[in-house]
Amino acid sequence: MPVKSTLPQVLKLEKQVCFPLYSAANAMVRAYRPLLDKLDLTYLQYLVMMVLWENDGINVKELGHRLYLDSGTLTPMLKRMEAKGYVLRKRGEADERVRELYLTEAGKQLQEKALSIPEAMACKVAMAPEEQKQLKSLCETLLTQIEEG
Amino acid sequence: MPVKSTLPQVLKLEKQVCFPLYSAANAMVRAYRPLLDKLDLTYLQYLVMMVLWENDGINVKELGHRLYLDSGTLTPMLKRMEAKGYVLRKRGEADERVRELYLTEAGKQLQEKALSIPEAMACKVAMAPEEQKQLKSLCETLLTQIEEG
DNA sequence: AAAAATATAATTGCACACAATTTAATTGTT
DNA sequence: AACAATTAAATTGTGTGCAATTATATTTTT
Repeated sequence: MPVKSTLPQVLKLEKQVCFPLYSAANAMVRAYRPLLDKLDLTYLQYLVMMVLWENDGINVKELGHRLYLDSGTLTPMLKRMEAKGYVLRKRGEADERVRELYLTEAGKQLQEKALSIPEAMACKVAMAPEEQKQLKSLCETLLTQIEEG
Repeated sequence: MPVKSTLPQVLKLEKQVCFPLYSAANAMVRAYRPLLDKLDLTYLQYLVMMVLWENDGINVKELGHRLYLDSGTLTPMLKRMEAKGYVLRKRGEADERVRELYLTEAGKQLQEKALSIPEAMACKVAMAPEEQKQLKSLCETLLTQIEEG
């Protein structure tokens, strides 16, 4: 009796973890956009600002290490942030290879405006705090495993 | 006594759910790359193939609906897939606006080679099946909430 | 000290994502 | 039938991500 060839389960979208991860990450960045537009920041730039607010003067290598990104992504983006007047890109005095990143006054002042962002996002994501913690933890586990393995 | 101004907790990277989600998704796509290179596919194209293996002849709108992507992303990518010889892009006969997507023989045959991909990824991600289910479920919840809210 | 090795960014080239707009076809409305 | 409204893709323009390469500075080795 003829058998309709079926797609193996492992190749079905709805069976995979990766697809929801990918879609949720896209949706998350999309949701940030209208909020961050008011600060003239992209989501990536918002991440950079958060790092700099805590570690002003950090260099590109350290920044890349924290964000899991390389200079191919960071350099052009940092130039755009410099053009916006949020960041200064200085050469290291001791070592001319390194590029140090400093907040401008405008960059520092942006922090206050940014305070509204997390709560505005919280409104869009009505997930229970417990679930948020789980999601965070599982993503961190996955990230670690991929980075190491 | 002078107080060192501290970054509010909500603006700290390590407090946020979104950053691990974003980083894990990036890392996941990165991990797929060397595997998918052998099939001459990107991760997005791999997603499209999975949809088509199950639903040959689907149109761009339906595809976009399944993948949460729009024609701005899909159209150029589908042209690349057509150029590779995996997909045919036909106009709908009844409605000339819609673009229907058909697998070529090469596209259909790629399925067999793709069978090794999920298990190769499984080796990179040594997460317990239980955790994978949780992660999947939480991402789906988040996605739904963002899409609706 | 000169040469080789290493380290840090920058550059190049390609493929997404996505908002906004445009084009073309279809449907509905007078 | 003519016109307006709607729909489906395509197009345009910007900003990532990232592999691979290059440029430059520093460190190590000879």
